[in-house]
Amino acid sequence: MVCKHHKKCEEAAVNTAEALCEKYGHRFTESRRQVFDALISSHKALTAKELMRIIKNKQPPITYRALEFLTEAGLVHHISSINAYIACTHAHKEGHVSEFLICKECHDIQEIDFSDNAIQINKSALASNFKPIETNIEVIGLCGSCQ
Amino acid sequence: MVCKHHKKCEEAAVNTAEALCEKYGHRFTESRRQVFDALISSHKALTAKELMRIIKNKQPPITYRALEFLTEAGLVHHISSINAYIACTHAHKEGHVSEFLICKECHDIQEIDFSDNAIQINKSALASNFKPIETNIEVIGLCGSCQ
DNA sequence: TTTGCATTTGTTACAGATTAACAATAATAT
DNA sequence: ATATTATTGTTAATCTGTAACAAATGCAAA
Repeated sequence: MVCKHHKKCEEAAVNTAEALCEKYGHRFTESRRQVFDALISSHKALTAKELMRIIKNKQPPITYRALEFLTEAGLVHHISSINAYIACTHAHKEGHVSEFLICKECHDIQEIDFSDNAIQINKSALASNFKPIETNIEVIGLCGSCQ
Repeated sequence: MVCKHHKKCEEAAVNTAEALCEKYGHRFTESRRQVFDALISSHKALTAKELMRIIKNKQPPITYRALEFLTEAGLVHHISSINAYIACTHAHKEGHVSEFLICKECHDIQEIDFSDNAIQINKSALASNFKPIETNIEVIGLCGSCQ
């Protein structure tokens, strides 16, 4: 879990990311690091546009490539309901399922580990002879402060 | 439940849609019907672009307006992971939660009623002091035929 | 019936989001 | 060194969605 406002946690996340990349023979390059840093330190979901403004970049393809890379590596999640990206705040484990609580008002996002409950979802899927690869649970609503 | 390849089921769905519209003082107009028909009879999720090609329309605003209308009426779901639209194959009831199984290969989509199991999701949300309004469950994977 | 109001459509043009394509560069292994 | 793969830089295209406003339609009250 990345703690808010704690530089050390951000560094730890970056280290994890680096290790993960190396393991699969990929590089945690400058542009990828920039995007990841921006997401980690913002503590919220950012659109591609916001990201480009933060990292002062420039041409869309670079940002989208980095996002694709980070997403596939499981370091970043794409919140499709609001078309934004957020750094994964859980150690990435196989078959990990997250539930995202997206506040309609302030756009703050909480990520909850739903892995233990995901059985229900997969069971429904398997009953339909469907093999799940990635599961997205996105709940739109109101956070504590905005109710 | 709309049965595949059965004209009667399609008609029934249209009737339901008409009734629902009338109930709220809205009109099931030609362009709305065209979009709904296209979705109902395709038996899969279509992007706005595909829809426009099918209904030979023309100007985007008309299609997007119809989609917005149908979505708000609960007759159509927006599958945000793949940015496509699909006719709802369950009678729309209050607090209804659907689980979508989206095949990575053929883009075929199954809609499963998840309402009874949604409690877990809401419980997690409420434990975080979050008030859920709308829940999207989208599972990407491989359907029976594509495995 | 006709006047007024709300809803829906038609149309043009624009803005925003994402990707294709390809050349150039950098890292790695043989 | 050289072949190979991964990554970047760059331009431009395509895809997606909306703003704005005029015209038409349906409906209800006077």
